Amino acid sequence: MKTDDVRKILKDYGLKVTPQRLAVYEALCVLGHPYADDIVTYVRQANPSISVATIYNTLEHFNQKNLLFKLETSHDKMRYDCGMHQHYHICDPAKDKMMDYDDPELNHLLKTYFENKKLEYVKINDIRLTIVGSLV
Amino acid sequence: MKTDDVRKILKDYGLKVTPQRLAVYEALCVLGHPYADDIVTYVRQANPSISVATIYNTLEHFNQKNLLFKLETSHDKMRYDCGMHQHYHICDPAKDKMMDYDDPELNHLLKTYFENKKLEYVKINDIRLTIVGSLV
DNA sequence: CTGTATGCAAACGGTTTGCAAAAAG
DNA sequence: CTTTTTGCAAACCGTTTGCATACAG
Repeated sequence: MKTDDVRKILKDYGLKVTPQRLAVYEALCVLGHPYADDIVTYVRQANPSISVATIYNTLEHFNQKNLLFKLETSHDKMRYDCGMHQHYHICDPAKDKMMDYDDPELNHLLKTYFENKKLEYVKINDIRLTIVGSLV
Repeated sequence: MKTDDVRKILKDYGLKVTPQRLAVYEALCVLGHPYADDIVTYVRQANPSISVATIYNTLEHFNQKNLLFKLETSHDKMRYDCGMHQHYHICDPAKDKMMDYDDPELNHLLKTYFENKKLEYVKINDIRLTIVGSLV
């Protein structure tokens, strides 16, 4: 992904463009579902002076503008995910690995299932599904 | 739930019975999907001297013996859930509420869906699904 | 120019740990 | 008796905050 493309994305989401933000966004794309400190490590290869605070700050901004999701994990560190289309996750707790799981058929299945179900006490915004298991 | 029942449950799961563990277990049943500090508060009504360390300790033991789940949240506090049958969750981030969602039909649907899917790169242990939305 | 973003270091808050004393089996 | 559990306080560690400086637009 070219820098100018990222520039455009940030602008489109109403964010000022800074070298730090470009770097964080690139890190998100390259790393997949990184923890904050993975991002710190990655970003500091190119820009050693970038501060932890700025990175959290940036992630928070991205999150608020819906440029990324925060992903819960079973321990107390967040993962950050910049793939914004509807998708699911596969996670392997033993390996501490997380990957995307795209499945349009499942999207459709769940959507229609819950439409028919007509749960009256909740207005559904999102269906999150995670396959927990062991990666080969 | 009577104390003797809880006693038996703890024993069945290979845990020594202590007043603290009885109290934590009761708190889990009463409170639903509490945060650790909800449990602390609840448990200290009856036993003010119980320590935070013991509670985390106990929860960790329960978790390791599969007497409860840790539930991820979108911020950095864990919820604890002692309902061990297959079930899902509905959560309302705005209200910071979480509730169980039982749906045997969905169990079956997902089970057969993924059996037919035959994902070759992962051995599935569990399917977690959370409905995110607004409770009425 | 103006307002937002950055970097630093210190604070925060939930969770964990080390250790001596107490209790379970 | 032996081994596990408890309580305390301090440590831990990911994340947040306050503030002065730097930068984007």
